[in-house]
Amino acid sequence: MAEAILRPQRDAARTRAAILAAAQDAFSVRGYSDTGVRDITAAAGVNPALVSRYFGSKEKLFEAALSALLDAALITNLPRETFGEDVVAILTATQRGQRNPLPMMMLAGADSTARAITDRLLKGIFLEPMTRWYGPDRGAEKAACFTLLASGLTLYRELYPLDALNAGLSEETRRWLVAAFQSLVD
Amino acid sequence: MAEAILRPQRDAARTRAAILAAAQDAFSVRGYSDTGVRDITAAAGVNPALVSRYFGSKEKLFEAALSALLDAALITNLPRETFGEDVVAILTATQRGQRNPLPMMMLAGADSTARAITDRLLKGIFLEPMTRWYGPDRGAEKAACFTLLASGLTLYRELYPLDALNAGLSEETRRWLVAAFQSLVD
DNA sequence: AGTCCATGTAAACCATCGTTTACTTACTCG
DNA sequence: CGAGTAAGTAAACGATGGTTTACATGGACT
Repeated sequence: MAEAILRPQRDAARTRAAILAAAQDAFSVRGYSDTGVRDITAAAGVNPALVSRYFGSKEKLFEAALSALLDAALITNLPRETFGEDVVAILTATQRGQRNPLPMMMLAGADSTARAITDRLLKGIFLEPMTRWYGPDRGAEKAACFTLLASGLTLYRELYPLDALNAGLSEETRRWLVAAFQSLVD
Repeated sequence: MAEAILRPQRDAARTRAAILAAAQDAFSVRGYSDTGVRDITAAAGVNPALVSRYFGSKEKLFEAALSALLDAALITNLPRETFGEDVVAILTATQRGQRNPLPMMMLAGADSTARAITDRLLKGIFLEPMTRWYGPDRGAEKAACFTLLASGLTLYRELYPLDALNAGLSEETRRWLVAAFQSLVD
């Protein structure tokens, strides 16, 4: 059958990756507590029990899915002169529901266990690198403001989509965003 | 007993109000899907079945709790000259976990039904008044940017508390926030 | 070829949660 | 005082969901 060709016989690594990818998709769109293990495994075409086998639990799967995405989302070494432009370009380039770690973190806000995981990763990714840039005090402030802006923007692009921040993003609004980000590093 | 004095015998209105208040507290702190009906009614000191009786369902209770808080949170008629200062003062004055509608909306993001309710209320409260101020096009943009900022700030004061936005809010950071808000209405 | 372990599956388990039902209790009004 | 109704309660129902258990199967190595 075609299925046997698509996912050849038995391959633990491939199966694990399929579950992880399906989890990233689902968590990014529907959130942590709104997606069941059965949803993920159905999308991956595998058995629900394999989540326990390969990741231990749904929590651990979430942590693995989120941290894998965050590793590819670092933006701390952009040039200062065009920081605002670059960040806005990156954040407005992402399409809805495409394995985006930011909405994934926000969609996890309602579940206390997922929130704890997100909390830890958030501080490790955003806070720590910016602290290295600006020193402990001002770095924490810069990181907080940056995270505030980026999260807010993503929130209303992905979660409660406002047209004014998606298809209807005007040049005036875009410049306001750029200026807000740029004023952080000036 | 003292209990009988605190909540005298049988009073439908008082019981309903106690449930609503407990729901606002719980939803603001732990989110929609993470707080059970039994949690709310236990905090209110009543029977879980009364949620169905007085509000119909958990969803309806959430909607009632959220809209009651939003009614008291309108900030659309602040003077333009001090808009930034006023908004920042309001947003940084709220204490954590004190029946704040903004974190309540964000914590509802993970649940699809609560998100639908929040989505509707959000657009009614923020979008519609700002549209009246600035006209349909620029009003939508202003509202989106305002909501983005306010939500982001609240997010990292309430949900993933960053010290730099709470106790450690420096004058420099505060001025950055004021400028960001003020530049919206200039 | 035959054995053995990793891989995958089916089904049940168990806890949680929103909600409903049947029942009890207190207050009110005639 | 006594019936009737509103208020409140206890317990169970039905569904969902994460996880576990027992079992089947494919592939590698001797």
